[in-house]
Amino acid sequence: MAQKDTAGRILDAAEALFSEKGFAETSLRNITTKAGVNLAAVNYHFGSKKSLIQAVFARYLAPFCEQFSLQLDLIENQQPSPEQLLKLLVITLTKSGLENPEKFGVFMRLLGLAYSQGQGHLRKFLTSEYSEVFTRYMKEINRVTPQLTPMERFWRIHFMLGAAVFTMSSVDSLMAMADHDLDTKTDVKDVIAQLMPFLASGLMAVDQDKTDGLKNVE
Amino acid sequence: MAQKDTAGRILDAAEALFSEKGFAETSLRNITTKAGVNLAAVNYHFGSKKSLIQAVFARYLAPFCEQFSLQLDLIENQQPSPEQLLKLLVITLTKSGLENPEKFGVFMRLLGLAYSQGQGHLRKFLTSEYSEVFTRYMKEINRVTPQLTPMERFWRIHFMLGAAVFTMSSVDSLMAMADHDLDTKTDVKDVIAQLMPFLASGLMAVDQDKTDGLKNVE
DNA sequence: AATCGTTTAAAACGTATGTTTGAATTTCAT
DNA sequence: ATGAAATTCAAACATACGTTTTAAACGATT
Repeated sequence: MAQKDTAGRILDAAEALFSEKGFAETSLRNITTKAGVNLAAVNYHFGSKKSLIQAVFARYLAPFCEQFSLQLDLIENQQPSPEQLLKLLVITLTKSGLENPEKFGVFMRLLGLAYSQGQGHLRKFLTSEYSEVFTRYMKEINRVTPQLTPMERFWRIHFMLGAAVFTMSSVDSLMAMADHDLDTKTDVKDVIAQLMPFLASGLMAVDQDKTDGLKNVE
Repeated sequence: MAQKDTAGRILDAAEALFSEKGFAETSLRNITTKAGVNLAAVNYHFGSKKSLIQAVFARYLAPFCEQFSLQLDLIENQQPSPEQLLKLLVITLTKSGLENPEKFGVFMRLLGLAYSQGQGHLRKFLTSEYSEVFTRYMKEINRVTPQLTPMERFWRIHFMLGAAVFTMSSVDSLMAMADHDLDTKTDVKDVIAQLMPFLASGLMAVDQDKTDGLKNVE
């Protein structure tokens, strides 16, 4: 167990270092040293650094998408609430190799990096490989928010994504901050429990400016 | 006007390239070429690449903090609503060299990068230089959300920050996406108009699980 | 046991980076 | 106009990077 094959050890080391320092800041020498393998092994097993980055994502996303697709099948003929729809995502995440809270933080940090320092190749890779499941989930979101305009829905989805990714990217340091300032013992589950009502409320928010017109009618 | 001094031209080029490609991915040769100055000029005027990064932030943050501090003075003895408190932030941003929507996006992208690929030096620089104003704003948030526990408040602040920074970091590409998919003509002001009710609603959300206990009493 | 494809190893390659140097040039008060 | 200070410039420096190469070690098949 402690002695995985070379490729696996490289992936482990790479994902840890990437999530700590970013892609460009992590050298192949960093990775191979941490993995205890030869420098050339990366290029031998993965071809290039870019492909290694994609492989790190694929190892997370492949099982996740599989699980998520299954979960989406289950609710297709049901009437879930927004909260349930969010919970579905979280549950799937924890059911596809991310049950470990530490791994969860790592994955979210990688996701944040993919957005912020998203070199073209990563974005193309992600959208081309995993857009189908995302589209299906969006359909479900549409169903539970019929009162929203398409524009409102579009932006609120991305606000939610931002709140989740951004927070979970640095969930470790934020938890440490919270525990220090508030004298608590926070856990990733607690953060998610805080996040869900925030997201649900934001998604369902009633825009005051939009409904102001009614005042004149009354 | 087109002929600023060398240091200014470097800052202009650096901030544009940083926000496009990130810090590590932008070389001094990229910057000096774009600025039309000699390579050594960066080290002459700023000392190092790290110091240049900090200088790019300082040029935005110095006027912002000044304005923001003034605005905070004005409401100190008032009873603003959460929406007004958010609006205060936005107004200050647009009153301190960020009235240009393009610049606004650049600044938010830099802020996002500072978090995601936040090399230690940047984080230390930002928190040490500009923590005072942030603390004052937090005090105001406390005042308008007395019903929240400190833990709820802490996390919701960061959720809001995440939604704002993450979305505004890639506001250009998101707007393009929205305009393409929904056949609209979105503008940064529109996005902010969408963002504010989302954030306000999330901040004030009532946690269902928390109030469930009351059901048993009734 | 010999052979073949697969994997690891050490070293070197070419390139790009941040930084420094020292001379040339400009700036500007005297 | 002059001389000192500030700035610009081309060139080189040392270092780190991703990648390639070549040979050695390994493992399964015959």
